[in-house]
Amino acid sequence: MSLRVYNTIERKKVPFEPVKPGKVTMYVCGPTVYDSCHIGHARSVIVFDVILKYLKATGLDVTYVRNFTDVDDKIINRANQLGVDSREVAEKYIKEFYQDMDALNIERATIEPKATEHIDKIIALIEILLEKEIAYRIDGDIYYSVDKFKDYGKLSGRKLEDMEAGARVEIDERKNNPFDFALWKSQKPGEPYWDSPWGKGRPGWHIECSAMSSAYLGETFDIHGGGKDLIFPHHENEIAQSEGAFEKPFAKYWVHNGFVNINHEKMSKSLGNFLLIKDILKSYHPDSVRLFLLSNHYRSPIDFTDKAMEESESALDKIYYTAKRVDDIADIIKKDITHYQQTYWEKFCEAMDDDFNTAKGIGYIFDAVHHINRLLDENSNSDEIKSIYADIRKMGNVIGILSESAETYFNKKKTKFIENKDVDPALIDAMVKQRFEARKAKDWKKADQIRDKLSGMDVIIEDKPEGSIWKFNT
RNA sequence: GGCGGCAUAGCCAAGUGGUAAGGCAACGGUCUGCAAAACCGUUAUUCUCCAGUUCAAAUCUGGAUGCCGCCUCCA
Repeated sequence: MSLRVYNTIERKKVPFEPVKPGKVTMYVCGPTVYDSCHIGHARSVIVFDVILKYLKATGLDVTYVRNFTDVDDKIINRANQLGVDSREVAEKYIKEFYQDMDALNIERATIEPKATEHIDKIIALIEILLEKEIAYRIDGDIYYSVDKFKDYGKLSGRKLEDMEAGARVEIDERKNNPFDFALWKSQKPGEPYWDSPWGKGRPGWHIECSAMSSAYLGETFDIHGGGKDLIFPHHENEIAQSEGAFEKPFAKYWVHNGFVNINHEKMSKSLGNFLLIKDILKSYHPDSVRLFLLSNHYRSPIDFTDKAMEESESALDKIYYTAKRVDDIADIIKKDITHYQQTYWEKFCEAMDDDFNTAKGIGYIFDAVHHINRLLDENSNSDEIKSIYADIRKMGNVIGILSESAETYFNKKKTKFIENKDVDPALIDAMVKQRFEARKAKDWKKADQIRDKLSGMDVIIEDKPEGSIWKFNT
């Protein structure tokens, strides 16, 4: 088993060999906390959550750092709009981030540092860059001089000359090069500030990640991740800062996830089509959000539509149904596995080893589900069922589905439907019971009448030897 | 202007040289009083088009067409 990862900086899949065998250090750019999280944030966080879970499942010891950018123009603007302190804004949205991400079954990172709590580290790093004359000072501002870093552009594959032709950059006459970026910004009235050797001010956007990654993971670490949009300028600038200061390779593997479109359109502020996680979770189960987002390769774009989400819900039902079938057979649940085969798990790992091919991996979950259903239908060897079921749970854990018991899952679904449609479950139960009696008396006409009535209420009946169960047609 | 990506069934989608995973939907069959669920089977002789390399191409090369992203804050 050997993991291969697409490395943005090499533009190809390469064998994954961590700096220290058996240990993985991973830094992922977290949110700027000035607004609620949308489905795009969810994709990024889920993708790296699955990478984390998979690496851990294969026995690697992962140190995972995901930061919060809690000081930034956007936060300050928001605070000014609302007439509150920028710290309040940051705190509010950090809290929301956790609510959304906990709901999505996202594991906490090992370390979740905030920029404002690492100002000393940031200042120390800027001082190194000043000392090396890679950075320069204009009054209270410090800029990074991109001309001093010969590899500038190596991640995003662009050359400074080419970009100048594009000329979509605001010209600041004070800068040596239009692409020079701020490491430290002097305080403007009403802005939060920290004391520094250059006066009161605050850090630029990129410097915090260089400072915090080196503080927690060292000057060289394994995986650096984030959304594709961060490749330029954010990650390019991080490389310039860290490699400029430490003269050591920065991140070994650059992993970037693709975007989420909404109904074939780019999600953007101007279109006003941002879908918030908390709103999506009102309509869809967190597991189906994960299943949906992971059913495409993480580097490809994915199109969020209600139709696609409904299909994911159906697909998820299928998995939970099978889980329920197994859970309902006490003989199987109690029994120990005598021959654990891990066939599906091994296939799943093969898929995941190929640049985290979750879509392919999910295919094996369905293969396993299918296999179990067949065995259950045939009433055959419970040991094999249990073995495959163990694989399903293992694969599900990595994907982050089957987060609750099948019973809870279906009960929750019912509850949600009852709330939305305002129906009386006691009435349904009574009707189902009535119908069951009618069937016992072989009064098929009455039984069918009741079923038709229930069907009109979007209730579907499943007759089992021990009684009838019902569910909503969602 | 510069850089990059994508095009696979009705829809979503995996597949980067060896003869098209999986999901959703649909249609037959088994089961069932009838259903539902599950199972069995069917649904792309073919992967946008053209040319080339090869014993062999959805996969590699060249070209055409179409769609999209980044270069400005964005996951």
